[in-house]
Amino acid sequence: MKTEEIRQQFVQAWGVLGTSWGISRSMAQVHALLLLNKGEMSTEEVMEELKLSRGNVNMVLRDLIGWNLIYKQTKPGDRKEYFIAEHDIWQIAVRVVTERKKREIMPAKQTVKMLMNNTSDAKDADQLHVKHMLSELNSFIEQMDTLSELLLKAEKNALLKNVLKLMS
Amino acid sequence: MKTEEIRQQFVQAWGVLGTSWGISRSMAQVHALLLLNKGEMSTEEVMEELKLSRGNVNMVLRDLIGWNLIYKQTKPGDRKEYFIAEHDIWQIAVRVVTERKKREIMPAKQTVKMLMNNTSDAKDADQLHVKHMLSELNSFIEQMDTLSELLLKAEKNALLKNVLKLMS
DNA sequence: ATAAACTTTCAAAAATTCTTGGAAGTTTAT
DNA sequence: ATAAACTTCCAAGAATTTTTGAAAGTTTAT
Repeated sequence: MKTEEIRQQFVQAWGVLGTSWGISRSMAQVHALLLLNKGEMSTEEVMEELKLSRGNVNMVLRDLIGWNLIYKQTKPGDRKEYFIAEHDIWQIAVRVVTERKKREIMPAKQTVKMLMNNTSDAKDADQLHVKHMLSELNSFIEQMDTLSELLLKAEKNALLKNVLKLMS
Repeated sequence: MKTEEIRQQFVQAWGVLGTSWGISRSMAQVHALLLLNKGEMSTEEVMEELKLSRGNVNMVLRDLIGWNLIYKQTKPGDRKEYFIAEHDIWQIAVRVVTERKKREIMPAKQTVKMLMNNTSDAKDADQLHVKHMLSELNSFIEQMDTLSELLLKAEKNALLKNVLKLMS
């Protein structure tokens, strides 16, 4: 199989996976392309390789920078900006988790907490059930939050070791 | 705050969260509604409560059954079908993880494995880098797979206990 | 066999999300 | 100050996903 084919299939697969995780297809594709590229690429090169418009690539690159998944680079004597991916998969995971937590988990957590406060005076069976579900949900979110903190703080190898220990 | 308001806000919040996790808004809303309902509901009641069409609600209820998040129930002497949610948050999480793993992780895993096989004869620097990234990704997926197995097998309390122990 | 009660299907419409490309904005060099 | 080289913005268009609702399909009772 040629490198080019591999690259295409990988970009494609990453794109599919991305869309089911709330990441736009082109963001995932650009990310995949940069991941498989050891060095840096310019906006133009990305446009060319994936046949996307300048505006789109620009937007997507900014997003990826916002997620800390790629870095800007400059070359001396060249005014153009170049981009290079974070290649450490563990770091990638940490950043994705951090970002999603910030964007989705925290707001949900807040909403649940707020609703709980407004249910403290529950009386009838229905209200009690709602209260119960909110409290269950809240403690579940806390647990997941704790777990994600653990993941974020754990060293790459320490985590694996601990997981394996737990499974014994 | 009235129960009705709480319900609405919760349904709304759950809907938003759902869409960013690849679950359709109405699926998430119907799920939220059933979660807050201690008892069972008919298609009609769901339609009424959320102002959704019969077809949509029917489809969504079947999906939720497919995810094992709700159960069908029948009442003696009544031909209609009723639906009741799984109310144990831990079980809900287990089922969501199981389902997403089946639908998304496994195919990705397979693709990466396949691409790895086709890169075994890498020669130049580019090819070697692609090979390296695929292998890193593969081992990361394995680790996450292991972790998800752990989550799925762990008892509710045992998990929390272990997590806390790890964090000390 | 027929009707009534309920469920499922599916093609069209609506809503949402993503992409484009030209125009406006910046920065740097001269 | 001007031009050249890039980057960013954004409104319109394209693509995708979700929802609708009427029609077809099932099941049960009589």
